[in-house]
Amino acid sequence: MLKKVILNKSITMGGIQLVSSKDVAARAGVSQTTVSRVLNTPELVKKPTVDKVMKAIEELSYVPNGHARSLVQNKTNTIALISGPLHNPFFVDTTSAIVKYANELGYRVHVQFINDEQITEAYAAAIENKVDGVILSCILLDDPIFDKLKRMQIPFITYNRKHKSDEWFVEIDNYKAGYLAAQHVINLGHQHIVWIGGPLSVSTYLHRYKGFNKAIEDNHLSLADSDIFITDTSIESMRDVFQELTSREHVPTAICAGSDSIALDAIDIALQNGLNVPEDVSIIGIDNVGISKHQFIQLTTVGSISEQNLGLVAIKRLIELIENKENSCIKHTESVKLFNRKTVREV
Amino acid sequence: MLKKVILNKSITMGGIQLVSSKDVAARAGVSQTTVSRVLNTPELVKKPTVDKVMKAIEELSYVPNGHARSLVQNKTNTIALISGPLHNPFFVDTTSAIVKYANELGYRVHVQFINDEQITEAYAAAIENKVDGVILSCILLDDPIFDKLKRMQIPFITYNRKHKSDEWFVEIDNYKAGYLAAQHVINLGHQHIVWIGGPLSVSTYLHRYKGFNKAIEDNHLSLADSDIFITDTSIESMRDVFQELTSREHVPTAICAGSDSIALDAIDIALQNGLNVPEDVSIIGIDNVGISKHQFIQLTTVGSISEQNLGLVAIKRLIELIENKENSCIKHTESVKLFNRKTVREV
DNA sequence: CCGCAAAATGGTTACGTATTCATTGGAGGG
DNA sequence: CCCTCCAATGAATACGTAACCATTTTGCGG
Repeated sequence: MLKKVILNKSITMGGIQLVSSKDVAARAGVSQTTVSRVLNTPELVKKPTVDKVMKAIEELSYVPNGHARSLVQNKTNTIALISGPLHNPFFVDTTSAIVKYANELGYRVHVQFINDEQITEAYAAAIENKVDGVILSCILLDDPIFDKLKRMQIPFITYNRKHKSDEWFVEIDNYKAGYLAAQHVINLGHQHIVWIGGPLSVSTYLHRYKGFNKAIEDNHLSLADSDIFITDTSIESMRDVFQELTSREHVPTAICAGSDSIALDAIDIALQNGLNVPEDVSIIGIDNVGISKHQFIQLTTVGSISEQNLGLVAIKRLIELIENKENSCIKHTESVKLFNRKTVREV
Repeated sequence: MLKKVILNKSITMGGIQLVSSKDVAARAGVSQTTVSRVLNTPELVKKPTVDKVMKAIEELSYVPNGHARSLVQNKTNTIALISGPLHNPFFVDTTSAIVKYANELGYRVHVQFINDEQITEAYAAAIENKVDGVILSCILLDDPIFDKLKRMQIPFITYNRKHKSDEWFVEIDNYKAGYLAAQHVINLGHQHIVWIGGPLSVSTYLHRYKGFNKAIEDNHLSLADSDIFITDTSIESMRDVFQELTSREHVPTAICAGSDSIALDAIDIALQNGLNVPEDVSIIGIDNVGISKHQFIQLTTVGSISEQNLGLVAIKRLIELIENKENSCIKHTESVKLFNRKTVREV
C-alpha cells in the first residue's frame, strides 16, 4: 500500500495557481467544512474563526470554484439565452434587458446569437452545462426542440415567438399588431399595400401576416400574390424585393413590414434606391424597438401598450419558475397599440 | 463496515431526471471508463462496444455534465465577456462578433453588460466560474483590476480601451482618430468647434481628446474651456449639454463627439431641439459603428481602415492565447481613416 | 461542581467526469 | 503449445465543494 502524498496546492503548479478551500482551511488551521460555512452560513461560525478564515482567503486570494459547487448542489446559477442575431434591433433590446436583470439576481447568462437553422446545436451546447433555465426566441411553430425541452425538465420560456403547443411563451398580440398596422395605412388612404415578412413557420410572422390579411379583407381591398413577400429576413432578400418592386409599373404606396428590423432594412434599401420615405413610399413596422424612436428614424410602428420589454417580461417569469415562485404554465400576451411617427403619410 | 448501496439513478428523483455516465455504463453493460472513452477517444474502443454505448446514450438521452468535466480537466471552454451597455451601438457590433466567433470555436460565452462602476463585481462574478479567458472593454486607465487579472494567470484581453501599463489590448489609433475628426471639420471651414466626450480616465476618450486638441492647436484655432464637455456619456448629460449650448448667443457650428454613440445621441437631441444636422450643426463621431452607415443616419465618422470589428480581433487573439498558439503580449492598434458621410457640411 | 443542551467544529461522503494504473483476452511468433 | 505483446476494458482516484452526521466545546441551571 502506497503512502498518500499530500501536495501543498498553494504552491504554483505549472504556472497556474490553484487555491482550494482545503488550502484556505490548512492556512487558517480549521477544517474545509468550516471554510465552507464561513462562506455560506457565517452565522453558524464564531467570529474569531470567521476572521481567521477570511484572513486566509484574502492572503491566498482564494476564489471558490463554481463548477464544483454546481456539481454538488445541482444548481448552477446560470441561464442559457438563445437569441436571434443582434443586427436585429429587437434582440438588442431584449438581450440587454435579459442579461441585466438576470445578473442583478445573481445569475450568469451564457448567450448565443443564432439563426433558425442552428437551433439544434445551440440547444445542445446550452444544456451540456446543466443550466438552471433556458430562455429562447428562435423557435419554430413546429419545432421538435420544444418537446425535448419539456422532457428535460429544465425550466424554459420562449419570448417573441411561440410553439404550436401554445405553452411557455411571452409575446405581443401579433395578430392584432398585423391588423393595426394594415388598418393604419389603409386609414391614411393607401390602396396598394405590400407585405414583407419572414417565414410563416414562425408564429410571430404567421400571426402578424394573418392579422394584416384580415384588415385587408375587412376593408375590401385586393391583394395580389405578388404583393406578398415572404423572405428569410436577410438584407440580401430585401434587396431582391426592392429590385422586383422598383421594376414594376406601379410601385406600391405602402409597405407593411413583418417587424421593425425588416422595416428598417426596407427603409435603408428604399433610400439607396432613391425612394424617399414616406414621400415616395410609406413603411410601417411592428415591435416598437428602442431605436425606432430615434429622431433620425421616427419609425411608425405597432408595439406593446405597456412598452415593457418582452425579454424582461420573459426573464422575470423564467426566474420565478426556477425559484419555484410560479409553477403554472406561462402564457403571456401583451396588448398592442399604434405608435404613430413619421414613416407613414397620407396619400 | 456498511455495505454500499447503489442507486439506480435513471429513476426519476424529485421530478428531475439525472442521467450520468454511470447509468449509461450500467445500461450498456460496460464500465464508466468505457463510456468516457466512447465519447472522447472512440478509436480506442471496439466498434461493437461503441455501438452498445451509443445506443444506451440515446435511450437514456444522456448529456455529459460540463461542470464535472471542467472540474477534473481544469478547462471550461467558457469565456467571460465584460462589455459596455448595448445601447451603445459599438458594443452591439463587438458583442455580436465576439459571441459568434467564440461559439464557432466551441466556447461558451457568458456576458455581462456593465457600466464602469460595476467592474469589480462583474470581474468577481466572471472568475468565480474559472473561465478559460476574459475579454473586457470597460477598464479604466488606472484600474486595479488589471493587476488582479495578471496575477490570476487567466488569459485576458481588453478591447477598445486599454490600461496605463500598455499591455494586452486591442484598440484603434485613438489619438489619430481624434486628430482626423477635428481636421476634417476644420478643413470644411468650421471655426467654432465643441468636443463632447466621455471621462478622461478612459484611455479611449483621453487619447481621442488629445488628438482633437492637437489638431485644434496645429490649425491655430482657439478653444475655450466651455467648449469642452466631459460627460458620463448618458443621454441625460447630453441633454444638459444641449441645454447649455442652445442657450448661448453663438451656437457652435460643429461638434466632435468622442464616439459614434455620443454622436448619435447628440444628433437625436439636436433634432429634438429643432437643430437640423448638418444644416444647423455638423456632427462627427469616432468608431464607424455598423449602424452609422444606415441611409437614415449616414454618420460622418472616423474608424479602422480595415473596417475589422475590434471585438473580433480581440477574441481571435484571446483564443490564440488560451490555446497557446500565441504567448507574447498582445498590443494591437488599428490604423484609422475618415468615413465621409452626411452629418458634416461645409460652412 | 456536575450535567445537559446548544453551539461550534470536524470527518466523511457524494456530485459526474477524465485519468492513471491494473487486468483480461487474444493474436502471433518461436 | 507456450510465451510475449498489444488491444480492449475495468477499477480506483482526483477534482473542489456542500451536506450529512459525529464529535468537541461552551454556557447555564441546579
